[in-house]
Amino acid sequence: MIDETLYIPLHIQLSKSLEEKIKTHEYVERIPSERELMDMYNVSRTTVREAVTKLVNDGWLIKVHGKGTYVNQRPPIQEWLSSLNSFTETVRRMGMIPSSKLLTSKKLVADEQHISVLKNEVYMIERLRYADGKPVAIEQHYYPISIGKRLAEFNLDQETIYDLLENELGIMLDEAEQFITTTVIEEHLAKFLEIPKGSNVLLVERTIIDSKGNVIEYYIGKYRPDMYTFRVKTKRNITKK
Amino acid sequence: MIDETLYIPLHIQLSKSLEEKIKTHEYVERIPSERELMDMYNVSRTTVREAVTKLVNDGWLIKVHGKGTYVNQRPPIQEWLSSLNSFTETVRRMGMIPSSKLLTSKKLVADEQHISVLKNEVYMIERLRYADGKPVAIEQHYYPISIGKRLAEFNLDQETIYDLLENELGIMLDEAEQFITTTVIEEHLAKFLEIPKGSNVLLVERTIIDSKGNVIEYYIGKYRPDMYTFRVKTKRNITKK
DNA sequence: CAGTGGTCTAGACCACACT
DNA sequence: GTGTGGTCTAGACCACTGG
Repeated sequence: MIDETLYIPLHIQLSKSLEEKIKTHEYVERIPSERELMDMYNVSRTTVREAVTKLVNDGWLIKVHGKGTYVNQRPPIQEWLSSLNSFTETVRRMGMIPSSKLLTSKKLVADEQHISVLKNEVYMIERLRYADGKPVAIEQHYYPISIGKRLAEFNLDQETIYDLLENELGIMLDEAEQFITTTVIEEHLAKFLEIPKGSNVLLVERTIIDSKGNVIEYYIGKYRPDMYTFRVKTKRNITKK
Repeated sequence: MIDETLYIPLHIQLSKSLEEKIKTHEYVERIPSERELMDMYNVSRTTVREAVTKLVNDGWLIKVHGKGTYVNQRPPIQEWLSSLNSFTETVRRMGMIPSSKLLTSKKLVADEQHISVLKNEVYMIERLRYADGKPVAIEQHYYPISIGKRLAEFNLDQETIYDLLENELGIMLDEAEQFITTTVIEEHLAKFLEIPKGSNVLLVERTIIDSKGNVIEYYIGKYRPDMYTFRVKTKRNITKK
């Protein structure tokens, strides 16, 4: 059930296992108690609780003191957002022709706070993105050296990075967290986007982790607001509290 | 520092204490290490980690393996986009106190293109929103006359509109589509938000429908980007390829 | 190397829900 | 009372960062 020999943390393996059983309806109403899970997986209670807590935070489970841990009957949204489906797909869906220009591709030291969620050294790929030949966004991807070096071997003017990661490098993206806000564009980037200096852009910041819990990518995208907006479809959450 | 005699769990007390010190800028860049916190508060490492984990999940802190735990420099209010949340809920979740000032409440003719997803005549409610007494957003809600008239009978300085809709008017919100972009704030609104004229704000445009598919609300919100950010967590579906 | 967060164990007692 | 989740301890070892 759980493989000790893998270098994947037990609580992550357990968490994935439970999530799988929820999705396949093996667990429909309730999951086993924490002490039962300890025995089933031969792990400590702390490890069980860590795994369960993750699923509670993600909306899969609901804990009830004194009774048990229940499967949330209103499961969370689990689709990749279109913005993550790659710029390429999004632009194509709008009936426009996407293209790219590689600006930078180099190794550097992660000093900034957010970037340092990755290792000390990172590989940075910077691309200018077009729709129908008009500049729309500047994207910076930061990768662990090992991944970045391999990505750099491909023609990044042409390829979709997420396709490369999954299909060529065999890295399964698992979870991503994104922040959307706005900021003033840096002067040297303004001319690439063909907007006046001092203009505001939409800022997207993203961290992607793989199924082992490792950070795979840190990303910053700056989008021209006159060319790009984010669209989100949401449902009202009935979860009381 | 921590009162053992209270019925409040230690990890909650610790969590609140840290959150307080972040908000008052006692901790600006980094918080003490986990082992330091153990000594400072006379608790076990597990308890420290539980408290810290909560603050990481809530967006206050960022952990970096081998280096330390850092204060997140992003705007203090983070709205989860996975479900439809009200301003009130979002602000409360961040441990701040929400309040409102009603600016406008009147019937008008829907001439603009977007508003006319509603009927010809609409009811508009405009509110200035605060978190801990600081202005954060200006929200305009547009409703069909029948709904708007009834809403206007309540004290909109106090109430949560979505609560009123659901609990008092018996209208169940179901789905919403949101667009997020950025724009320059109008001059007459800048002073309400206490920002320089010409500043940029985050712009949210939203249409809500009920379970029958009727348009219930059209909404425009303008948010101060130094106070508010949008957060999205997306997950790969294991069952699908 | 020392210091940091990451993982994990074994065990204890408390608070709550149900019978 | 029994079983559940909630809280907490003390201690161990690993992995990473940085001097």
